[in-house]
Amino acid sequence: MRISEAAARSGLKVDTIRYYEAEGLIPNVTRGSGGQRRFSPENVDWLTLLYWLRETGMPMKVMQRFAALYAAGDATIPDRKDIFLDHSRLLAKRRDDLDRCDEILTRKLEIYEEYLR
Amino acid sequence: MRISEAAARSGLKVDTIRYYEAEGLIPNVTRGSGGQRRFSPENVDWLTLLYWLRETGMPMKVMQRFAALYAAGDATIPDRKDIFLDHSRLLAKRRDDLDRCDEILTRKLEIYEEYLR
DNA sequence: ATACCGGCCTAGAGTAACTTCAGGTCAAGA
DNA sequence: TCTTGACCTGAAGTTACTCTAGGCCGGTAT
Repeated sequence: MRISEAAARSGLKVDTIRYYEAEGLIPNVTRGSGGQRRFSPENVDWLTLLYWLRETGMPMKVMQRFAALYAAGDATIPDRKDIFLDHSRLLAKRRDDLDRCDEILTRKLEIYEEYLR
Repeated sequence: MRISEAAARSGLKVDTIRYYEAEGLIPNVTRGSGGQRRFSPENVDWLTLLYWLRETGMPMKVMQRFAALYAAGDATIPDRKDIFLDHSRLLAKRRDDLDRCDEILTRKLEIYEEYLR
């Protein structure tokens, strides 16, 4: 499929996909006769993964490292596992942050409510 | 207190505080005789709020609007309440995102585990 | 009194991660 | 064949910091 469909399916924007490819974050992207990118379902799965990793705050350098490990073959699976475990810890931290911010907002909203009565 | 202490208490960096002040995000910052910033406990509470809002993804433009509303007095409390309610919805969305990413990571990790057996 | 020096100041350059733009090419339908 | 919407590249612009350079302030040890 072409880039616009890959964008629609993965959640990433067309421009972001091109940018990510230029930065080496997407392996195995082929080109059609006229130089246009062609995306396989596997490419789209990969993009979707990148979308969620980015959405939850993984820095690009880490994604870059992850893509390089993937390209280097199955021997790098333990390293990739470590990246995911680290990110999982980050997710937990972010959940705590959200809860803490929610508390603060709730308190402020109560004060506003009090004031508006 | 001085800026380094305000930074330590709020979670923001010294540079970020100076930047935020230049952008109009921090009301009522006074200066000592030599031009150095002086922060009251109220300033620190405000900085702490900004820290958590930023940490959970509030764009600077919204913080700017919030600061302007605050400076405009109590009549803007309903507007400020709306900003908080909007942000609260954003927090809920982010929690969903985290859960979804966690699922994806868990699935990938299972596949890796399978492979490493 | 003064010399020191870590913390504070500003203006401006640098960075990360996109996003938009300008100018040109491709390809599928009328 | 002609058109027109999607695609291409390289470069400039944006957001939200972050860091650097060069200079000033202020608490304290001599």
